[in-house]
Amino acid sequence: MIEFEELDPLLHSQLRLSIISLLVSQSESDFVFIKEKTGSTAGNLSVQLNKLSDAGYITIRKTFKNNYPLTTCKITQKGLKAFEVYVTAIKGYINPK
Amino acid sequence: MIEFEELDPLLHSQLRLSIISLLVSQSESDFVFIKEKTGSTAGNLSVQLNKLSDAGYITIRKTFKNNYPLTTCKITQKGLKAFEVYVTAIKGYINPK
DNA sequence: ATATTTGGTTTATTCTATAAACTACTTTAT
DNA sequence: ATAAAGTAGTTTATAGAATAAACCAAATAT
Repeated sequence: MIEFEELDPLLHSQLRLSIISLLVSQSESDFVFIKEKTGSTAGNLSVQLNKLSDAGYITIRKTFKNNYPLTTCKITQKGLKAFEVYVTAIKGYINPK
Repeated sequence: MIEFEELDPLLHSQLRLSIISLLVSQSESDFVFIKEKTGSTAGNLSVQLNKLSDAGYITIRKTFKNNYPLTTCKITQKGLKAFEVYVTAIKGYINPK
């Protein structure tokens, strides 16, 4: 039998995992904040945020602040659950029996 | 400042991480055993084993057993170290502050 | 006015992962 | 002895993901 649980491909990506990890503790964060904390480029971040949004793992709200566009991201219940499942799964890889 | 450490791309792959995780506890394992435990296809396994070998994370020995080819894999010191570094890094993602 | 900066998105390219096809040989059945 | 099926892999072709580069729209600074 197979020893290793599937790792949700949506979360098993350095950038997307960073984003979700951030949103787990920060709950609501804006584009620029996430960009700085993750060290990603804006282009890549834009793409990956939309993937997480398409999957229903986060919600994206677009507003304006001081005349500038402001993109705010928030983790959903689904995203939180998926993160928990991922964490449980990867522990099976990094704590070998 | 950036919050997340780089995840070694060689180890941040479901199959390659499974392989290394296996070899950490099993030390020496043959192709078929790894194939079964990881649930991978032979083709994919062949490719990923060579990548790990090229990186010096494992050694691959080719012999014969009962007339059949036998491919045996073993983790190196370098591979072990890389795994430890990876484990430390990913913990920064899955245990959010 | 025009150059630069902010806050992004879209597009094009490179890199990865995977399956499918293939190689080489062995065993078993006829 | 030959054909069919099985073992143990490798190579190749393709689909998907990650990334950088180019672009857009508006705001601010010179």
